[in-house]
Amino acid sequence: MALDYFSLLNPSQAAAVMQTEGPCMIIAGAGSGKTRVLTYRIAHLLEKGVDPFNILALTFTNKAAKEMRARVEKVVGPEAKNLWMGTFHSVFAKILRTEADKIGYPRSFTIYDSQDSKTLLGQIIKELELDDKIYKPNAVLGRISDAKNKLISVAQYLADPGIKADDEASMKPKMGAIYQQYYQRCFKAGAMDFDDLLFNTNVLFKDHTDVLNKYQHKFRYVMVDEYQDTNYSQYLITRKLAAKERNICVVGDDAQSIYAFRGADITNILNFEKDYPELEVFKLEQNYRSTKNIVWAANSVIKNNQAQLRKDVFSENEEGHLIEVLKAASDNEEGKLVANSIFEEKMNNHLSYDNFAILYRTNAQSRAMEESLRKLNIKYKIVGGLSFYQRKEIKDLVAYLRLTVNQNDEQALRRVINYPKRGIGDTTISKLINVAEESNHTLWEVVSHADQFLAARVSNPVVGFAEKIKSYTVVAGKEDAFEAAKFIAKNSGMLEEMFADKTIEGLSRYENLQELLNGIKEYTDDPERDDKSLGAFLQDIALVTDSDLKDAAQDGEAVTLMTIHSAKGLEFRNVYIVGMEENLFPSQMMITSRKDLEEERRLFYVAITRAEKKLTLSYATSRYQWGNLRSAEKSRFLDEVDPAFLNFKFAAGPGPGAGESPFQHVFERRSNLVAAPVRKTTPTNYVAPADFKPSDTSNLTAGQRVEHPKFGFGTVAQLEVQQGTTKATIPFEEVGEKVLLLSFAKLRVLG
DNA sequence: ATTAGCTTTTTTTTT
DNA sequence: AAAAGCTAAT
Repeated sequence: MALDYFSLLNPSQAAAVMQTEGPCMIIAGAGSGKTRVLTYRIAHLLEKGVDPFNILALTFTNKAAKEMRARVEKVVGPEAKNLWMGTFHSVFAKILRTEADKIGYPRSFTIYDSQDSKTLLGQIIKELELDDKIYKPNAVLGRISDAKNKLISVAQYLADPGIKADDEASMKPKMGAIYQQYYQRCFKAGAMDFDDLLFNTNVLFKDHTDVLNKYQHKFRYVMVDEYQDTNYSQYLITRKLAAKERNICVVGDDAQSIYAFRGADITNILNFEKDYPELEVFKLEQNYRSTKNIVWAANSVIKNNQAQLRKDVFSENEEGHLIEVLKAASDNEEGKLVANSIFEEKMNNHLSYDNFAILYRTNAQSRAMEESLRKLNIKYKIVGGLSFYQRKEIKDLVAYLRLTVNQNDEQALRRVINYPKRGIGDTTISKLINVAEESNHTLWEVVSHADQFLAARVSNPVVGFAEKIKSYTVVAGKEDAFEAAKFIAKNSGMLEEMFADKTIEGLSRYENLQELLNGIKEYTDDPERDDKSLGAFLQDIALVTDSDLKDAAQDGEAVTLMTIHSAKGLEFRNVYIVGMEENLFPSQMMITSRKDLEEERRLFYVAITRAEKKLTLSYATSRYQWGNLRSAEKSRFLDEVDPAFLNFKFAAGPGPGAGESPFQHVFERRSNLVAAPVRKTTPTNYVAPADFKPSDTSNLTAGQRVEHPKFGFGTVAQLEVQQGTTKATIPFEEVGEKVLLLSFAKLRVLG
């Protein structure tokens, strides 16, 4: 059955779908149905008889890839499984894994995450005896990352007089040396960082034309989504792959380019026209997602940018609501206003919480929102932030798994060599590192022969550790990822240690470990999966981000909280953009150059266009930053929205006017629509006097009257000495009986 | 070798 | 406010 694309798509969409041969570029405005176009374009190719193995589709997130695969599958059936679809990083990691030996890496190479990279850089900076105040790992990694994304090798970096001058000007003359050392150390450890995956793909294609030929032939059709967010390294990979067949189709929107900080280069779109003069360009300008008001507002914002391709995004949808603007006195009140608004909207319009998203510039802003949502018993899920795989206990077990697969993985080795504790101290580890450095061996080689360098007393636990890892490697060679991981978790003593910890955090750590094991089980249970080895699993999770995960683990309807960056490509009926304040959005670090500010504005544009029916913007006039209250000014971006589309809805209560008590927000106004907040902790109306000073309580006796800064007044009922600490039982007049540790509690003795 | 308690620093954004 | 790094005590 042939699909009738012209009834499924509008004329420009259909034209882009029919154009399967030769280079093509689709400039797709926000909400213009570009996923739809890509989906049907692939369907069309398959219908024409193209083998799915010959189609490569590169997307920005794993989630986008998954979603597109699912949509193609709906149209064409199980054939879709065989499409090459994924992020640049995941697709080329897979290819590198097959071709690794050609560029001198082991097939089981490790992928370092940014934390590994930073730790390694910190170690190198220390070893080179450089000042870590000047050479901050974060900044250094950024510089190296920039170089790699521009395909500047270590040799080129060291030879370039311009770069040298730059580094000297920024007081970092040793940058080149660090880059060199970093690259060598990664290579020796059999590890690639995120940028290496792309850099080394370029090296592979440059030095091995036979390999390039193979993939040029394999990927007869190449498609790239979110093309505006590709960097030079990615651009060159796609250009090389498509050089033979020239069937390359890129989709992008310059107005949504928000990853310049990661090396994304808007000139890739301009280069594209130069590389392929026979290029066909399609513009998708009708927005199907949002109301007129939202589209108009978005347009009024983006027109403040100088650098952009001409495009007229329009909507034929209803005009819809005006964009609401909320003003709050503090970040906490902002949270309350937003939570109340969500509750009301849900009730008035019979919506599900799934229809709502709260978007912010920085992850740190989620806290105030979370608290308010919890108080109203509104379920929510956070995308991003501290991801599952960044938790300590997960990283620990993963480090064992990594070490099992690749013993040269230095970062993994250093992480678990003394965890759980086995009596290998810092001194011993330093010695091992020194020996490795001086003898030009890898750390693992030294560790596994520690008895040759160290006294038996110290070397025994080290050698024992090495033997353990070796036995894991044997197990991993025989069993699948799940069986191996289960064995390692038990045998390493991690599981036991977690289980023994009965604190709340300990319990959740144990659960997290179980969850990781369950995840591995799911992985190996997948009947479609051909490679169930531990190595394959590790490769997979190294590139999985939290936003990719959360969707699968969806339980029940919930409000979504995330950064604007993670919201890219998503849509929600009701969207709240919070923290519309100067120095926050736009971020303080982005207001010094026009280029940065324009990227920030595009970010705002992305945020606005996530909304389908209703958009709310909010800001606070004061906010906690690094533990103390700072006053804040409303964002310039608010003034850039045409006021014709705005509805200022300031709180009815007293604003943050002059002379107002700073505690104003403590006495909350209660909306009559909203049930009283559910409190988990003891309500404490008591406010300590400003001159409250804790007394020395070492001579405290029962019967004495005391004052506590939170709980107020009470009389000591009982004192109990336990292992050197003293517990006091005090029935407070306002909040009832509390048991306090004297060493911890701040008490003032009154009599 | 290990831990507890102290001080310092940290915040963009993500593969 | 929280994590990470450092010093001192066990």
